[in-house]
Amino acid sequence: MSTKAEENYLKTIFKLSEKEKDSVSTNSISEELETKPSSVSDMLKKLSEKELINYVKYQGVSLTPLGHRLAVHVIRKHRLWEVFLVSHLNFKWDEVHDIAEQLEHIKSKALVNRLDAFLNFPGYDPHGDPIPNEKGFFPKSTAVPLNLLKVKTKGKVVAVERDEPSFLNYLDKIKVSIGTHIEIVDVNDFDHSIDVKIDGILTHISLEVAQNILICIL
Amino acid sequence: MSTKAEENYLKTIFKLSEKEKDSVSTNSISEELETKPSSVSDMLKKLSEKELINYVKYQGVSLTPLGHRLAVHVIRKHRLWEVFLVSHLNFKWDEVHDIAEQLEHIKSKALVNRLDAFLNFPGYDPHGDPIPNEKGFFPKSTAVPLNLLKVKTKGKVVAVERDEPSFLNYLDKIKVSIGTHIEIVDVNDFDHSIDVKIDGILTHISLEVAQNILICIL
DNA sequence: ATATAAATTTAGATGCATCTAAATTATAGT
DNA sequence: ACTATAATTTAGATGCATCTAAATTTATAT
Repeated sequence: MSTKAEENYLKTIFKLSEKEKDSVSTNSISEELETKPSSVSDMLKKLSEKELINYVKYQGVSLTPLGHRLAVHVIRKHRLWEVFLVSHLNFKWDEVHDIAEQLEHIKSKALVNRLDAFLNFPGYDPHGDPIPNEKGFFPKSTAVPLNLLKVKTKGKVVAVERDEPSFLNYLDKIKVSIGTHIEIVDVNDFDHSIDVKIDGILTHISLEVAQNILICIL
Repeated sequence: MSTKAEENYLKTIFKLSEKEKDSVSTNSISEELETKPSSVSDMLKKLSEKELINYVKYQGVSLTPLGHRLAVHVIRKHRLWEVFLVSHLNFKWDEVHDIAEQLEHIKSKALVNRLDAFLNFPGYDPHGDPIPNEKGFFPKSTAVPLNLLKVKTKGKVVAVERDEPSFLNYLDKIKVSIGTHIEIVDVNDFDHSIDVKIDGILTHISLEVAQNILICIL
């Protein structure tokens, strides 16, 4: 059984693996977790003994298949809870991270999967990050920014790429949320603004806004 | 800020305070938490320093107003999460206890209160236990243990006092759940077992079971 | 009232996750 | 290739929550 600290390390190593090609350094982990490098060394030794990471002293680390599975599962939980908080408890983007950091460590396979079903198997969290399914597979990102779509295209909002309350409040105002159906009605060549139908209502939005709304084409 | 262990101790002291009149003993806490009495002593010293309990060596403990508030708040979270698990994620009433034991330690005032609102401010959890409101007040109920009722009395199950799956599964088997109508048909003076009509069906139950079913007389 | 048993506390240890300070290894510049 | 610097690890300490074993206090029974 994994502890909270172990899970946070694995999650961090997973995240840094995307940027740091081959292996992740002790220092970058310590920065990300706001902890001392010496503490990281201690933990890496422990994770290595548990066969969750490949660790050669002074050479950095990478996740083993087992560690990868665990990291992805924690990320899955984090993102599912964020969806729940935003879509059912009316939290805003900037309020959910810290709470999800706690909820992601709750241990219950049944809970995660029922939550997933309750939320209708969402593909993305409120910040636009993809949510892996029970098997650990991420949805392949067929999502496209709204501004790239052609006239008459219909799609569904799957994520938004900005977190500022000002942006999210504006989306609320024009009735855009995760799952909202949108159809491109017209594109203005001059300023690249767009006329869209949002749940049937004609609305005019700027390029800046359109760029930050991710759409899954239907 | 309180730790998980501290919260569990406070919750336990709160629970035992209902049975043990004035003060709660070290041994009873250690039994309830399945930990050693010496560990309890350590923790009591700590809780006392934090002014969460009144503690005089060798004399047992009681909650201070501050400790009481904290205990009630943890209980509130536990029971609200149980409602969520049963009413929205389709868990059965015997499956939710362990998960709620984890969820009750999530720290976020906003989360609890929004969950409460989302659930429509429920007064009772799936086992019929009262849920305190944000101020810490419990809904008052006039429930009586089934074993104290006289022959021919009719009532409705409003709560059960145990949450082990073995007990709850047995209740499922004899078709007892919250809201079930029960009539006392006969009381056996020898072993204090009872013949009851449960939704019209004659059933025989032990004293032990009857003691843990709370009835509102009709 | 006093011995014995029961309950409780203290002393000292362990594992976890962290820290600081010191030692070691890798790297980069000349 | 050599040295200064940066990155990393080790050694030793702390706080938390627990344990076992031993000491102490309270309760009980004759």
